[in-house]
Amino acid sequence: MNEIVLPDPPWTVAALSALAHEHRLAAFRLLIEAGPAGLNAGELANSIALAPSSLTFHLQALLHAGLITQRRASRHVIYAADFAAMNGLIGYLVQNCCGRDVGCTPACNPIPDTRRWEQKSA
Amino acid sequence: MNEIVLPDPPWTVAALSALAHEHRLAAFRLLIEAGPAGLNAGELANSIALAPSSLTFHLQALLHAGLITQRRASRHVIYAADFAAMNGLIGYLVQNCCGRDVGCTPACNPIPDTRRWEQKSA
DNA sequence: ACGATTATTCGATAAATATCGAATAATCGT
DNA sequence: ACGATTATTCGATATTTATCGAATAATCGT
Repeated sequence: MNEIVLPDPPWTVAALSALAHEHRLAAFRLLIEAGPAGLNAGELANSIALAPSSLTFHLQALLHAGLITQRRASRHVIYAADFAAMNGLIGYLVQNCCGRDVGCTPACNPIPDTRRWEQKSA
Repeated sequence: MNEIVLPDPPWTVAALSALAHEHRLAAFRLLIEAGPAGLNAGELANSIALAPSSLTFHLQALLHAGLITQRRASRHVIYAADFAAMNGLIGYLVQNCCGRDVGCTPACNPIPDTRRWEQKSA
């Protein structure tokens, strides 16, 4: 079983900042919903009703925090949620910002009923 | 058993913003560590090495988000973490930003081995 | 009541964030 | 190779955030 490596505070601040905005939180939720397949920039801009250049700005923040990934597919650039990273953020919050009697540690996973969350080992 | 009422996105953004800063995250972690007894403004300003007026500024953000409470004790103003609120934030993240296969829902609690977290019913 | 202690409010200022349109880059179809 | 599609970068600008010292408020001891 893999050790769970908790992120450091600077990363945590970056990750929290990345989610701490109406449009970015909306984008991230859409990507979570979309699962590993992800969504392209156009679909996101359309769903959130934001100028393409503004959306790019926000996606950079999520990318920089490592909460989403980016890949190219022909003319499209596809973004997808990084479930392991979100796992790490929640793990940090639970262990550092939630008191000591927590009861359990949740694990994010895109696929129902399949337990295969990898944790990056340092 | 009380229903767990999830916070709405605007509150979530406020709460994430409140935590998304080096000094505020540090302050909040100190308050979590301190438990219900809390810490006064001076102790916090001292620990974080921040001008009193700057600290107040940050505590307002945490207060506004409902993540901490404020009470007066003689000359001191004592701040304490609101565990139920943090519970709500983590609950929101787990349920909305973490995929569907989560496995469990953590519950924040200041006192080890005592299960008495109240949830505000709407 | 008065000086000392503790904390907040108030200005002023510097820095970071968010927004958009126009220009540029990358890729596709044909 | 060329026009069309998709997305990012670049400027410009408005707003918000963060910081601190000085002034104000609240409370304590005596």
